[in-house]
Amino acid sequence: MVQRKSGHVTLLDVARACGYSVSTVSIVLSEAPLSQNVAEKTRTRIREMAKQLGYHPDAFARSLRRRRSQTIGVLAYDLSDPFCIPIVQGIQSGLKPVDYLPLLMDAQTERKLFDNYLKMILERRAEGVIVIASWVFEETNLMADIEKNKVPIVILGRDLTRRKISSLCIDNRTGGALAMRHLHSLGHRQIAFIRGPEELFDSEPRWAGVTAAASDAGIEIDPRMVFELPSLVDPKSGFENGQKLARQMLASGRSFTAVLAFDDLTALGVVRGLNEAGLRVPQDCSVIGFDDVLPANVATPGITTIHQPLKQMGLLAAQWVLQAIEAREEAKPAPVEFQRAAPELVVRGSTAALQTNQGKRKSQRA
Amino acid sequence: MVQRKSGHVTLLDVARACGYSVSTVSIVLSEAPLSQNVAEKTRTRIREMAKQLGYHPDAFARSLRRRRSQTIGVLAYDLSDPFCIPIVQGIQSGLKPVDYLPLLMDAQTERKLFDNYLKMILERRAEGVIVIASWVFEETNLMADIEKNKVPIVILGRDLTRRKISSLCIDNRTGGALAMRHLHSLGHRQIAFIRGPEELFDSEPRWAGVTAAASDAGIEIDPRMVFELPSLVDPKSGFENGQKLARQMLASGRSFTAVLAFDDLTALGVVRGLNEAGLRVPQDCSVIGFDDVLPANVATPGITTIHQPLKQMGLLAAQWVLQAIEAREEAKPAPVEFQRAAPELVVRGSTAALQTNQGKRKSQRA
DNA sequence: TTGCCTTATTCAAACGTTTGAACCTCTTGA
DNA sequence: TCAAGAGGTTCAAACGTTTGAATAAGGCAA
Repeated sequence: MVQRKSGHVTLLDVARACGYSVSTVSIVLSEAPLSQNVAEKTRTRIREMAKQLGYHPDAFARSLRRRRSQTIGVLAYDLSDPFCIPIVQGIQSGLKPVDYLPLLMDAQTERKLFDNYLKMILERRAEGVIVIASWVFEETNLMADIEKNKVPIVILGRDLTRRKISSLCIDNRTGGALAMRHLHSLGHRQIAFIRGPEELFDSEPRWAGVTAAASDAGIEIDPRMVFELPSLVDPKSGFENGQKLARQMLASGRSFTAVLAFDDLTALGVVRGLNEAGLRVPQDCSVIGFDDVLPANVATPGITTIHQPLKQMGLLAAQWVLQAIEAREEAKPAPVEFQRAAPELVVRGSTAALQTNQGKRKSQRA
Repeated sequence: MVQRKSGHVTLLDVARACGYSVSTVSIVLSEAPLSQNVAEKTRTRIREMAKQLGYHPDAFARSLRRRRSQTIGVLAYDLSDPFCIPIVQGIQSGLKPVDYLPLLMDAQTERKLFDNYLKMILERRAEGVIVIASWVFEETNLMADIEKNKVPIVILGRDLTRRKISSLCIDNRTGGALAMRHLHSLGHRQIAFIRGPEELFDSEPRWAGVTAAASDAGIEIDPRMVFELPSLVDPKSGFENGQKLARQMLASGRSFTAVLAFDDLTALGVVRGLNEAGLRVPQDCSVIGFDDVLPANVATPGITTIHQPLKQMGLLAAQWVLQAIEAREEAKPAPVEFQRAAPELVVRGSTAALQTNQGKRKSQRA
């Protein structure tokens, strides 16, 4: 075999090897319309030679010439958060049928990395961008560049419609209310709460849902039983903070029969914290989470939680972005989409009906 | 602003906008050595105009010309397995300092997707490939193409040195032995085992470690207490199978005081299965896992497990691949690397010393 | 004046594709 | 015999960069 300067086999190599021109080979291998006119014999000859040499078309050259990258940038705030994974899967499933490649990037909750990757997405000429935002997502001038270059974008986990950006997030209000109503229906009246961190988009509406449902049910929330997560840095810190806050709850000496946590990892932390103090979930205290991520499902008892249809949300985001690309193709204006996905209560083992002696026992221990 | 046919701003646009040639603009913006010769005034002028127009160099054109993609393909067998995430993070941290972009792909345990992505990695001219293999990884002719095109490759999770491919995996034998010895040191003698599925590379050496340590300790393994996972399709099935097998163990009527599970998710499934039958972990039965993934850490009790240094392994894989690229650059042969990473016992709450009445109580219940 | 060195900029070719247009060589119908 | 058409293949330009070589304008020594 000829020693190539670049390690890769090119069209020219194949052409020389079987005595045709580059054009013919290209036409055959890319299955262009013109390839009907190419003699059957030639076609098979070229194909065989290509396979034998291990030829693979150069995506760079092809994209450059075709002016299409067949790529969607997918920027996740933190892949180590189990929350992101089903979304990514959903996106993948939306992209596969149309043969778009997701360019998956993990910002690891670092603002600088986030910017960096956004730049790369632009440089790699992604035809669209999906951002899994949740936290760590402020306006950057990169975002302006994305718009300047007319790259369709969809934000997952935040409402940015006021910026005219298609967005998709969970209906936090309803979700919060669902969680609250579930505890209420089990008979719980003395409930401790852990709110999300202030800078997180989800925190406020979710809390609003909780308080609304509480007042509907005639429960008054003791502000001394409302705790707030400090700003999170990574998924595991949610667990640790839940654990710490559970200790604080117990140390406060006030009695409670249930804990409504901001998300699943916090809930898992609470369970741990309660257990360390000898309290069992759900017998001594019920705990409810939010998100329905894998660890909540495989822990024992399973964490009762508010399910987010993450896969479907990812799929929808992918469809929106594809649809926006198509619109741009036809020089039509792409609509700004928005949807609040419907949350669902998933009852598992971490919540149970209030026992008559439960409140007392708790205050004794504390 | 001019209406561009392609949505993207090019060097030519910038050049026209500030009255210089494409070359000058390129030299300035790419900070080529020649840019020292360019007048200070010109440079700032060009830079400002570029920023104002939102110019970003076209990675395709650049890579085509430079004959470098600055890209490493990272092919994971299944991103939804929490096992993969730390590895990916490690890879990322190894690639960031040298400004290589990881092209992250998720095969979702589908053989066809795997092949497809491998092809794409080739087409995108990744300068190297890292495969997170574990299961679902058979020789494909794509692999041959990768070698034909001289793309350096590193396999994580399998030993492929006989194929002359750099590989990196955990020392399963030692890990299995560690787990066994831990249970033994706690006084457990009646142990149930769950082996990994046959087609998984890790299964056999891990089991070998277990049996070796058992015979060293003078424990005889009751073959009727040895169960085997069916072939897994996704991480959650590990949990479900663990749960099922725990039921089988109990149904068998034989007594056991501890379960050594193949991995963490299986262990979590066992815990659930035992709990359903009214058995508490660790008081009535100890359970140990393997891998140390997130769910094992945040469950309560935390799962005692064998930690794999996944981050470091990812980092090392990245370094190997970079080093192989460098070697190829200098036309030197790249060495075939191999390493078995050292596992570590992490003791958490799911294992405890044998209680005197424990074995009896178990058999009473069953 | 010539020759040479700096400084500042541009030319033009190349990277590997794709594709509209052009080119051959037959065959066919008039 | 010629024109027209069909079948099979190739030309050459273009995509947006980078970069070695060339150019131009000035300064300066001989």
